[in-house]
Amino acid sequence: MRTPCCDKENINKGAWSKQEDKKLIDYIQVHGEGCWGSIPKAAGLHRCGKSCRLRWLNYLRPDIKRGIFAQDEEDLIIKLHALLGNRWALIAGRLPGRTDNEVKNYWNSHIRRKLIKMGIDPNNHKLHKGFPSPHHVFAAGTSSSSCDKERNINNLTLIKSKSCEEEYINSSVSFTKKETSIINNSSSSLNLELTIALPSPNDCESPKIRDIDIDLNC
DNA sequence: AAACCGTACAACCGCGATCCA
DNA sequence: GTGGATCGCGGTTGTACGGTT
Repeated sequence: MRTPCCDKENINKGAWSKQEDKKLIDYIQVHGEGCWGSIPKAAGLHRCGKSCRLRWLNYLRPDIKRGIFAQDEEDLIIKLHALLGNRWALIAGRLPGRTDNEVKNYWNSHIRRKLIKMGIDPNNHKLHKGFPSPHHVFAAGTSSSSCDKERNINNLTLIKSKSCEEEYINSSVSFTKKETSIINNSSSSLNLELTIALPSPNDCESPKIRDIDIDLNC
């Protein structure tokens, strides 16, 4: 039996008031983040530490970027989700000013629905069988170099060195060793079948490549 | 005008990971 | 090495709000 994170008695729940927000902001501005367990008492809040942490990280932090997601942010979320799955914290880490909660909510309320409408399974990014799609689907893997395995798709280049120890690097997305390890552990062979949207009449130059076949086997 | 429905998003909950005495 | 405390994450829920019937 797990002990509760805080005393349920005398604890506020639900939406935060302006006064509560101010107390938390004032306290953190003076004392900094951390020790969430002791912050409520020290700041004079009738909240549990977890609630304070969440409120600060997802809403009150000064560097949070609020508002609608740009198209390039959405594209990046889709790409990273295809690679990392529901690892929202990792995905959010690639989007400056966005929180994991925000990314997760945006995925569930916008992107997920959008992919389903396009006939793409949002869980595995594969086109549904038999879906009457107006999209081209094609394999876009490039040839491997003699030393490294490499796939380059629309700014998303995955490189794996022989030793399997170097970082993945590309022009817009790079992965730390830890992230690389997560990718490797989640699947030794990712087959990410995405789609390319037909170019619109006024956008015939740069179709968005959406089909990826990534083989991470070393 | 009221009831209903769908969407967006803030917040909560449970659990695994990590820290530390 | 062990167990409790704390942290961080992802899934889920609750609710406000706008649109539709």
